[in-house]
Amino acid sequence: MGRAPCCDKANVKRGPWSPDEDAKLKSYIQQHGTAGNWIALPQKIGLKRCGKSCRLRWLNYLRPNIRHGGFSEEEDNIICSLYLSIGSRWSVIAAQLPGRTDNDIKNYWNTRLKKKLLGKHRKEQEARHHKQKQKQKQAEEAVLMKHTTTTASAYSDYPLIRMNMVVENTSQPQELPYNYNWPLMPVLPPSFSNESSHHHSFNDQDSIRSLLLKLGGRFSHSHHHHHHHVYRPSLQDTLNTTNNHNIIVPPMMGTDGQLVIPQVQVAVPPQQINYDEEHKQLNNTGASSSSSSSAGCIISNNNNTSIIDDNNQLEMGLDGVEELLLYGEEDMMVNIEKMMIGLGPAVTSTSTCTNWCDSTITSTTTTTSIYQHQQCAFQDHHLSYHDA
DNA sequence: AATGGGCGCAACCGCGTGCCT
DNA sequence: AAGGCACGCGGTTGCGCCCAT
Repeated sequence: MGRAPCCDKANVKRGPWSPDEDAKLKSYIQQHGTAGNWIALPQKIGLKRCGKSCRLRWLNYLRPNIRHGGFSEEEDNIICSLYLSIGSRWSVIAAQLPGRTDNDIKNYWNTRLKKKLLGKHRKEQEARHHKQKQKQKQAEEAVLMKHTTTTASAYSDYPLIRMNMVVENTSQPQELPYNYNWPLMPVLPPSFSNESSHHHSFNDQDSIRSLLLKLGGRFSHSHHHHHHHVYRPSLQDTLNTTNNHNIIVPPMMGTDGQLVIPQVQVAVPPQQINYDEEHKQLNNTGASSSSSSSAGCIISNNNNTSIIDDNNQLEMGLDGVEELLLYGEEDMMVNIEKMMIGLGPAVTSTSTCTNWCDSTITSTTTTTSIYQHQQCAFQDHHLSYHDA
């Protein structure tokens, strides 16, 4: 059975508020307050509105000192930082921006800031791609030279997988000679999270968060307020997991009323966190402490990203891999053609992937997905950012 | 000038939570 | 302790404006 409606929907007005309704509501609340009962309020005033609607109208538009639009760069940075830190908890974020409402911030984020961020990063990405292409070209030339005298077995010190490929735009599997020199790909370690199976798609929010992580949670690099940040997965991430290893670093209010994120560089003894306690902390601080889930953490600065596991045993650079993290699947096209240079016919294939973890052995039709898609669920790990 | 698609934003919906009885 | 109710919140919807064609 569903929940009983909060009001008689047939007899309440919906849609945009008229100036008259605004005036009535504003006048009444300024004189009498809400008396802690929004549901009864519209009847007292003679408004044919749902109490929730009145509340929303007051909170978002009629109450004093509300500002709309004209978000400053600093506000952008705060929103970005907090979004990365605590996720889409707009009310908490709004609490740090005087005069802003959660609804406004949410709309601003969804319609502008997110796009602004992606557009900005895409430009940087293109420049980086250009650079990388040049590097790659040089490397390919070197490999080509080497390949004439070296067989695949010479690379046996590395974990390798063999790829099957098909000729692009053909409908029949391509039979290639048994002794064909298949290109070889290094295999990255398997996913660092035992929960990676829960994250089958690399969604937009993940991508945005990864991007923010890279940018240090800031939209603008001209932000000078915080020099050391610790970013945590969202509370939701935390609640979705049972294997919690904590970083508890609640942002605090500074003497000037600004949000201050404590300087903590590394964590973390494993310990459980109690949700109720966390929730209390959140309410007290106006932001969230949090814990991470699973097996490792990402240490990142502007130039480098590393993963460290719980025992600090594994440490690996992510240079070059970060791209896969920063974009949705559509941007993760790995053009195998590059690796086929010098290896016979014009064999190409493309695949989306976030982890070089497995290979399919059979060639099928047209372009084949060569690698099983398995993403590294980095968002489930400690996300620690050190602003160098 | 007409039109259609995209975008921004105000408002709604429904769920989780806490309080009260 | 349990159920009902209201509040608060995040996600979603839908309308109106703007701009390109």
